Amino acid sequence: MNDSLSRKQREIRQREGEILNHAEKLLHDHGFHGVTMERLAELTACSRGTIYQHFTNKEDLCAAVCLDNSSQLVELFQRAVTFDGESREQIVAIAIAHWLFVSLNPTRFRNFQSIMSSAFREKLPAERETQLFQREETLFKLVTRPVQKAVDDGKLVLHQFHSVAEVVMSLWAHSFGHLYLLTTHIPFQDLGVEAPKGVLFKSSHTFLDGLGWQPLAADFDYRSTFERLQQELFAPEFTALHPPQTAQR
Amino acid sequence: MNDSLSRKQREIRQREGEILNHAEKLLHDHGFHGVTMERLAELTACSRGTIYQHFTNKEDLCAAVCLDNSSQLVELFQRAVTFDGESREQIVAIAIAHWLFVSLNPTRFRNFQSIMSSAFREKLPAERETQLFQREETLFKLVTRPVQKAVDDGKLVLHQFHSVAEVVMSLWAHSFGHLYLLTTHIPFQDLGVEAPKGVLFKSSHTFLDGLGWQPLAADFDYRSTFERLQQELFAPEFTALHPPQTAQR
DNA sequence: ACCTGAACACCGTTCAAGT
DNA sequence: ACCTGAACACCGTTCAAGT
Repeated sequence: MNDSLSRKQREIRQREGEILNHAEKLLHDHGFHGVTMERLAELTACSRGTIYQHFTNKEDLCAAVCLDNSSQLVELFQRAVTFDGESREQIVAIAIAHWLFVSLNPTRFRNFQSIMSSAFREKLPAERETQLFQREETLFKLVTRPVQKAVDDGKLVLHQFHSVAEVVMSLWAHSFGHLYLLTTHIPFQDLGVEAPKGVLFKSSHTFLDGLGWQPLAADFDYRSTFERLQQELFAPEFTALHPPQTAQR
Repeated sequence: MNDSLSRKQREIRQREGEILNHAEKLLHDHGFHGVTMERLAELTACSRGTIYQHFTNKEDLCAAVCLDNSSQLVELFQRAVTFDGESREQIVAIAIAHWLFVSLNPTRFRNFQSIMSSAFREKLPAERETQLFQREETLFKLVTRPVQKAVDDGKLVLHQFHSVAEVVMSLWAHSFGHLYLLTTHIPFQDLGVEAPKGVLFKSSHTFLDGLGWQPLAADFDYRSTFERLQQELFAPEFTALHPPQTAQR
């Protein structure tokens, strides 16, 4: 009896997972507009009504998908802060983690912005809203760590900024702005920017130098930091991004 | 005969303006979802079919509205570059112009992002796409001016950056990132940022210091630059943002 | 207790019929 | 030559009927 009940519950859980998987695929391939209850019901082999037993509406469903997707970003950030080196190198690692995530998942990054619009968030149930906030908080706290470490170690002195949180917000805004513009279809090449992708890193170090975060770009070999990240910490992701030529002889 | 023809044409032009005005109001008050052909036809006192003689689809119409809205931003940027002072002060003026625009029109700013999504832009006719690009280019070129001036005057030396365009892209990304995060509903206060609005300016000067753009923040009274902008160049906008108390005695 | 899918409401777009 | 609005296609959401 109890067994049968929990079996039922397991079935329901599993179906929720299937709905999410199929919805993720639809959202990724065809965008929000392409996520149709009819298609989804067909793919999941259930009725449209059943989907509403798992999610209060289409927005809730898509937010759940985006939340799932963002766990990869959390994992990348977690890995970044384990980097064995200067606090400033760890911040660079986070910036590269962010950049890698967006480069590997440009569509997912854009979809995440859709659910951040107020039209979207207004329709979300309170519970999902809370989950989104917690995800933002998790990411924010992960970036906080190297900044706090730098302040504790005297590598970073807060002159104009009042708190560590303000610095984190600035770093976030800076990276996000670049990644947003890059995933936009604005033709920066036509505007005279030869290598738009490369600007983020130069820009990051410019900002970190402006903060006076030691060691400054001129006093340290951050190029080798990048290479270590590429070959060690984020090797799988870099490989996925630039698959090596096969069968070279 | 000719008169009657041109009268008809004038009527058509005027109707296009009315459609745009009503669409702007609907878009602003209720978002993309709230712009309904039925409501719009009713407000404009024409049929739904007629709207399609002016705009190829709903996306085209909304893009036209956003394009209209963005001309205020162009005007603010134009005013900013007339600021009589250091090139770095002009850049600060542009940043404040951008901030003013978003503060005065948060909803319009968000709507503009909707039309930047690829799902949206795919549906735009080539002609509108071109107009959008030209608008982006206009803004980009306006920011270029003070940067070029600084390079010519020796106030800014491009070390890591290869071109003026790269600097402009960085500045844009930086401001945009901050303004985006501010118009999001992320509760930065809860994350420990006491005054989220104030971070953009500190962050801007940090970046400009990192660039080595003379005069550095420590060597110049940029607070009085801000006050001059507030009381002179952008007085009307600042007043609109913070209406003075009426009838104080 | 859970699932189904017909039914409803709503909306973007088209086009035959009208002027 | 221009305008109209009925008609169509499509989709999110609900709920009475079924198991």
